[in-house]
Amino acid sequence: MKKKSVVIGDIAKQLNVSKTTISFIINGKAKEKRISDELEDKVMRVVDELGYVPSPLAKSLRTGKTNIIGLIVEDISNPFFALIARKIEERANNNGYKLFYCSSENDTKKTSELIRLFRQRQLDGYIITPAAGTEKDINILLNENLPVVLFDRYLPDIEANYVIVDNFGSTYNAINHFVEQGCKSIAFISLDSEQTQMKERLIGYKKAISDNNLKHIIKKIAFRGNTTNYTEEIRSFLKTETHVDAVFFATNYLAISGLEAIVSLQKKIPDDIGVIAFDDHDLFRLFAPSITAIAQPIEQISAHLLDIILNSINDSANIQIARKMVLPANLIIRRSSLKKERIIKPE
Amino acid sequence: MKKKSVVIGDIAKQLNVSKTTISFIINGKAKEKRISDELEDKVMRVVDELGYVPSPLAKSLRTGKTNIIGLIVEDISNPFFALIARKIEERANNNGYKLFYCSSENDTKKTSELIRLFRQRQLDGYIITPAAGTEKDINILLNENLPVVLFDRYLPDIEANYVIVDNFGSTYNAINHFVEQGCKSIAFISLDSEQTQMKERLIGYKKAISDNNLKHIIKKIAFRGNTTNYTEEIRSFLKTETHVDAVFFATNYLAISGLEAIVSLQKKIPDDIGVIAFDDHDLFRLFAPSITAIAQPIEQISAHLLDIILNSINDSANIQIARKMVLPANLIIRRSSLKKERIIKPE
DNA sequence: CTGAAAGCGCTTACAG
DNA sequence: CTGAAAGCGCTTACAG
Repeated sequence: MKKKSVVIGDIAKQLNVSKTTISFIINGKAKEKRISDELEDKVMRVVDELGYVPSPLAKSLRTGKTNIIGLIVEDISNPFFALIARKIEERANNNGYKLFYCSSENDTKKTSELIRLFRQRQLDGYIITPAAGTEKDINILLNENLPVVLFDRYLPDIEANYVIVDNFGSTYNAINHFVEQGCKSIAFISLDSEQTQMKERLIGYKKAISDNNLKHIIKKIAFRGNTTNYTEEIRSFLKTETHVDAVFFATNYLAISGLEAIVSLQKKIPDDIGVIAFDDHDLFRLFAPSITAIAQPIEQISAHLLDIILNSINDSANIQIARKMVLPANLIIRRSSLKKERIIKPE
Repeated sequence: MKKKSVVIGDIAKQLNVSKTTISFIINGKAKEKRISDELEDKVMRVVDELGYVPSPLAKSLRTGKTNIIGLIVEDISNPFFALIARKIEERANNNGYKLFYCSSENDTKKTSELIRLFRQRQLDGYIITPAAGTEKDINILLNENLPVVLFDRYLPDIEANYVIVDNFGSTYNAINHFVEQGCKSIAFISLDSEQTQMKERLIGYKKAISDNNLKHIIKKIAFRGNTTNYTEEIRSFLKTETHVDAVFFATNYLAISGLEAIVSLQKKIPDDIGVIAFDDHDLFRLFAPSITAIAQPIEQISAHLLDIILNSINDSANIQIARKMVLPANLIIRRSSLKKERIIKPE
C-alpha cells in the first residue's frame, strides 16, 4: 500500500542523466556547474511532474544540516513561553527554518536529555532557557561551535549568547512606583531560586527598598513546578504579615496563586493591598481591578533570539563572540497599584 | 574543533568485532542472535566507555522509524492547546517517544505544509487539529497506513481516528443552565466557521433554545486569527441587542474579547448579563465575578490521543478501523451565570 | 555464534 | 559540461 516515494535515482534513470547532475540542479548549482539550460529545464520538468522532494533525512546524514532549530522552554503552557515560541516559529518559517519546541520543566536532567536529543538529531541551532546544572551540556554545544542562545535567564559561568530583560531595573521601577503611591510595607514574593532573573528581580527590589528607607519583606517559596498552586503558602504569609500594603509577585504563576490568596482573604485590591506582577497576562487588563504588570517585550525577544541563531549559522567565524542583550521591560500601570487618589497629599 | 562523535565502526575496530554484532547487541538482540554473554559484556563496556550513541538520523534512514510524534495544533499560544501539548509530551516521553509541535494558525496551506514536512521527516505518528481543506493531505497519510488521529474537531468526509468532546451536549446543558437561572434572551457568540466543533456547539444552543420556546440570538464573527481582538464586534453587537440577558461564548478567546466588551459597556455580570465560556481559563475562577465555563477534559483527551497513536504504531493491522471518541465536557458553574438568588421564586 | 556486504537517499571531490 | 564512485552511519538478509 505504502507508495514508495520518488527518489533521485528515479529521475536520473528516466532522463538518463547522472544523479550528480540532478543534485546540482535541484540545489540551484546549475549555473555554477555550467549545466546547459535545456538540461536544467528538462530535469526540472520531470521533478515537478513526479513531485520529487529530496529526503531531508538522507540530506542531513550527508551534510550534517537539518534546517531545524530547537527551542527548549521551561514550560510551554506558561503563556510567556507559548507566545515566545509562536513568534520564533513564525520568523523561523519565514526564513526557511522549522522550529521544534519542547518543555524542560526546569529540570536539569530533562534539559540535558533534550539538548542531547537535539544534538543527535543534528538540529542547526539551540534556543534554551537553561536550568541550573546544565553548564556541561551547553558547553558541549559551545565547544562544537554550534549556534546557541540562552534566554529568560543565563548561566553566569558560561560565555554564551543570551537575550534577557532588565530584571533589575524593571523591578526597581515597579517598587518605586509602589512607593510613589504611598506604600510603606512592600512585600516581594518569589521562588527560592538561584536563577539569574530571580536574583536580579530580588536585587532590584532590595535596592528600591533601601533607597526609600523602607524595610525588606521577602517571602521565598520552594519551587514545586510551574503548574503547581502556591495559593496556600501565599495565603498564610499574607495572613501573618497583616501590615503589608503592597505585594510584588516575581513570576506570572505566583501572581495568579497570589491573586487567589488575596481574594480568599477578602482583601481589597488596591485599597488593602496593592499588586504588581512580573509578566503580563491576557486577562490582567480585564480583572476587576485591572492588574499592574511588568510586560516583557515578547516580539523583540523573539526577534533577537532568532537573529542571533541565524547569524551564527551563516557566519560560524563570528560565533565565538558572545552577544549579550538586555532589553527593557515595560511597567504597565493599571488599577491594582494605584492608591494615590485615596491618599491625602501633604500640602 | 568539532569533535567527531563515536560511530559503530569505532567500536567494531577497537574490539575486532563486526558492526553487525555490535548492532545486534546495541539493539537488544544479543539473546535472539545467540551472541555469547562475554562478547556482549565486552561490547557494552566499550560502548559505555566511549559514550557511543547510535545516530538517530542514520537509523531512521535505514529503518524508516524516527520515534518522534508530530503534533499540529491550531495555536500553541492558546492555553487549551498548550496544555494538551504539555500533557501529550509528558506521556510520549514516558513511552520513549519525542513530541515535536507546531502551530497551523488554522490555515489550510500551513497545515498542508506541516503535514508534508512531518512526513518527509518520517515522523512515526500524527496528531492534528485539522483545518478545513486538508482532507487531501490527511488522506495521503491514511493511504500510507500512517498513524493519524484528529482532535478538537474532525473532517466529516474522512474516515480517521478522532478524539473530541461532546460539543453538542455540553453546550445544550450550559444553555439550559441559563434558562434555569431565569434568562430569557440568551445570545450565542461564535465564529463564522464550518468546523465541526463550532457547528455542534451551535446545534446544542439551538436545540436548548427551541426546547424552551425561546428565541435564537446568534452572532457569528468572521475568523481573523486567534490572537485577534474581537472586542469591537462583540461590543457593538451587545450595544444593539440591549435585551440580551445572557451570553454564551463559543471559544476561549471570544470569551476574553467578550469580557472586555462587557466591562467597557459597564454592564454588570451576572445581573445585567450572564456569561458562560467554552473552555476554561486559569484566571476565570479568580475573576470578579468568577466565570462559568465548559471545561474540556484535557488530561483524558491527551491520554486518548497518545494511546491511539501508540496502538496504531504497534499494531498496524488494526490501523484501518477508525476509533472515534467523544468525551464529556464539564460545566463548571461559577458566579457569572448565577442569577437565581436575585429572582423572586414563585411560591 | 559471527561477519561481509548491500542498501537507505542523498552530496561532492575528483576526473575527464 | 557531465558522470562514476565514495561515503554519511546505520540495519539486516544471507551465508557459513
